[in-house]
Formats: sequence, C-alpha cells, structure tokens
Amino acid sequence: MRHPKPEDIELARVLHALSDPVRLDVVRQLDREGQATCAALDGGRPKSSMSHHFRVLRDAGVLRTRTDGTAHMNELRRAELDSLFPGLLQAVLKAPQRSAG
Amino acid sequence: MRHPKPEDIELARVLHALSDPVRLDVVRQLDREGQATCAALDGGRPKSSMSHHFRVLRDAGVLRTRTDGTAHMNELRRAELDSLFPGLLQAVLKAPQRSAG
DNA sequence: TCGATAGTTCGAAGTTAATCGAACTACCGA
DNA sequence: TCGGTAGTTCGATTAACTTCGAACTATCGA
Repeated sequence: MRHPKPEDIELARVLHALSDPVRLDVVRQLDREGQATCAALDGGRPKSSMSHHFRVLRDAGVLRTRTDGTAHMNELRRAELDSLFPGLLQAVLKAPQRSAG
Repeated sequence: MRHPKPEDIELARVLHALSDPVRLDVVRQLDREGQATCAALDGGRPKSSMSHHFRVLRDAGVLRTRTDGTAHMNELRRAELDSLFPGLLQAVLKAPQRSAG
C-alpha cells in the first residue's frame, strides 16, 4: 500500500488516473462525502476491478487509503494536490459529469 | 481531420489526451507560442508518432488544426475548454514540469 | 510537371491498461 | 478458533495505446 510523497507525484500520472470514468466517479464521490470505504464506492462492480482502480488513484497520489479495522478508508489528498497543482482538482470536480447531454 | 463540437468534448477524454508527456509538452508549447506547426513541435520525434499525438489531442478537443498551405497550424481550443472546464487548462499549464526535482 | 516539403494513413510490433474470477490476507466478533 | 467481512493479489484475456517505418496525399515553387 504505497502513497507517493508529494515530491514524487507527477502531473501526467495524476491526469491519467483521472482519465477513467470509474475513477472520476470515485473521486467525485469522495469530494462530496469526504471519505468512504472501497465497498461504498464500488457501484456494483467486482472488488478486484475496484481494487485496481483504487490502486491507480493511490499510486498517482490522488487519494490516501487508511486502514480502519477491516475496512479501508479513502480520502482525497486535497492539500497535497492543491499545493502541487493549484486549481486542478477543483477544475476536475467542477466539470460537468458529461460535457453535454 | 475531425474537431469535436464543444458539446461532444468529454472530460475523461481530455484528461487522457493530457496524460502523456509528449502531448503535455505540445500543449505547453502551444500555450507559450500561441500557435505552431506540427514540425515546430516534434522535438525530433518521427512525423508519424507526432501525427498520432496531434490526432489524440485533436479528437479530444484540446487543439484545433488549421491547414495553411502545406503546413498545419495548431492552436489550443482555449475558449471552448475554458467554457466547458473552467480552470482546467490553466491548472495543467501552471503545474510544474515535474512536481519536484 | 517535377521535386521538395508537411503531414496523414497504414501496418506491424511491443507495451500498457481494464476487467474479473479465484485464491489469498487481515481483522473483527462470537 | 471459526466464520464472516473487506480488500488485495494473481493470472488470464481482451482491448487500447505507443512507436515508427513506409507509402500516400496535398500544396507550393521553379
């Protein structure tokens, strides 16, 4: 369970992590709810698929996973991201779900 | 040579287009220089590779390519992007080349 | 019309990523 | 210690992406 140090967080990696609809959804839910377990964010998808997506987000530095008993609590690394890439997270979160309907 | 209409520009696609170092570099150069031909942005890479990257950026709606004689002029679709995803482009462009070094 | 220049398209090869079942690990409660 | 719950890891499959040479298209200039 690795969490990159702020100085190891790379923009391209972050953008790639955010470029998947499932992961974008996870990030948006975490924004609204502050924190959540993996199960609460799976949207009915298989655990192994979600575990993969959480790992991509974690490895990129987008979220932090804290183990809390048997559950894993996830939250955005908002402070670090804001400091490294000011405005990026907010812009992604403010963007419409689909740019048009 | 397709350019998506603003309503067809999708965030995930834009983020994916921006998640590649070569393409990020192209976008940063276009930001600084306003517009440039493909050749001026190739950084010594093969034409066919660059053509692929330009297509990804074009298809995502990040840039527009205008044909000008035999050259192809590229420029960011700044107004559209700003309107669809306020702050996104600026955040990406302001971000350090590498988050630390 | 011939050549040169600027890019695109095609095709092949290798790489990376997404998906998901199955097996595994860790922790908690009874 | 036995089960159940929460996630991870592994392995296989399929799909998508990257790279780049080669062939192609289009435009300009002589």
